[in-house]
Amino acid sequence: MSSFRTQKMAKKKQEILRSAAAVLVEKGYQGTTMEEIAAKLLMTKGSMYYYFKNKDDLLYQCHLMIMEICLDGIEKVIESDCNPIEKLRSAIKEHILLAASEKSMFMALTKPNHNFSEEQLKEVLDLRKSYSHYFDRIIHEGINKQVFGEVDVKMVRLIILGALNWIQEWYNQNGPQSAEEISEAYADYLLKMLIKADG
Amino acid sequence: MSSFRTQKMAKKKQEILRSAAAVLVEKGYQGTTMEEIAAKLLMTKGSMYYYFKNKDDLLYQCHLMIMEICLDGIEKVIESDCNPIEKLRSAIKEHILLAASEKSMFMALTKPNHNFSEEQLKEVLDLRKSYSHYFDRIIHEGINKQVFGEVDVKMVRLIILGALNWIQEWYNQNGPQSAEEISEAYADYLLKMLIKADG
DNA sequence: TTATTTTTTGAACACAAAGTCAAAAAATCT
DNA sequence: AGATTTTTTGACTTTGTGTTCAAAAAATAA
Repeated sequence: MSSFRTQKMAKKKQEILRSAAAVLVEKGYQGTTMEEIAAKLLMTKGSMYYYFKNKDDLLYQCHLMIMEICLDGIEKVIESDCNPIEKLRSAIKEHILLAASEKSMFMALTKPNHNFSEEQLKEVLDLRKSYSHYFDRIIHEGINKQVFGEVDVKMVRLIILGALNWIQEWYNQNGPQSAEEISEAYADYLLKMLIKADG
Repeated sequence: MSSFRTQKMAKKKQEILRSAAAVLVEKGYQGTTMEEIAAKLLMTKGSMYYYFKNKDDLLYQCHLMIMEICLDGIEKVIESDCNPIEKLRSAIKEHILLAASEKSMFMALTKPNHNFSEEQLKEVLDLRKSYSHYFDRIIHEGINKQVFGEVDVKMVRLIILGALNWIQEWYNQNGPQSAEEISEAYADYLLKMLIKADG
């Protein structure tokens, strides 16, 4: 068992990532200092380097963590045996709810950082691509089953994910609408772009 | 006449702003150095401070410039005497085309910077609010004239602007689709959310 | 308890980038 | 041309922050 020690370390890493992501989202990569991240966890800057090689590494791991959570969510949706309408509705709601509850660490880490190595960048971009593909799959399924019109899948997906991702720019926990309400409305309206308009 | 001198200075300021915005969009506020901005214009860092008080001021002026361009665009649309469908279509297309051609300086300056003073922040936010309101006006008009369904104006506007603003995240001059094509498609699909579905 | 390993600390270093400024250069005016 | 004003320069200062590291503290094992 490689474990008690290792597990404890992993847990601490997670803790750091969560907290770091919150600050990173808020202030951006360059605007966030290692000291700030450390302070929030009542640590000192120095000890961050015990867990992460450097600041870039920290950001990279944040991306991985976030994408993992997103992918888990949509995979569950894909595997369900709802019809495409319900699937897309669920995917949209899931995405919004995640973005709200974990606003801390959501995609707001928009453009992957320039300092990433080739492989790191590729990894993050690949994860995002996977996520997009799941949406495409749902849309395709809907077209094949003739519940959606013959839309341009890529365009529609870009519109949907764009609308969803932009929520982080304005969503506020204490705002007038709950994430639940927002997600309902978004799903309703966005689906209108797709659903075949016949009687 | 306050003029020849002043005018020349103003022109230079514009030149700097345009160039600066390009770099700022590319690398983000914290990621861009004054030296970099200066170098691109074959100037030196020092002389930047002859035109702008400091880096924050530069960013602030960029925001003002961008919003002015956007507002000019949509005001023209509003004043035209097209029907709401055409107006909304135009507004969407205008926004996308602007974002593409002036990708350099578009909204990508997402969240106004933290270092802004109260007044500066308020100013930028107010300009954005004006821009949003114009969209709301078009949507309202469409509802009143019964060409649009009875949608939640704010939600729909958030969806539309979100989808539009997100384009900067992936749009590429050399990509497969031209800005023109993208804007047509976006307008078509987004309008489907609104147009009354009856025969 | 003592020895060993893991984790934290805080000071020190390095370096990049914002901002300053006096003097030089360029432009404009008389 | 010479005088005056505007603009540019580049070296300098200052500050902030990523990173390192040896030593201290804490945790674990014997």
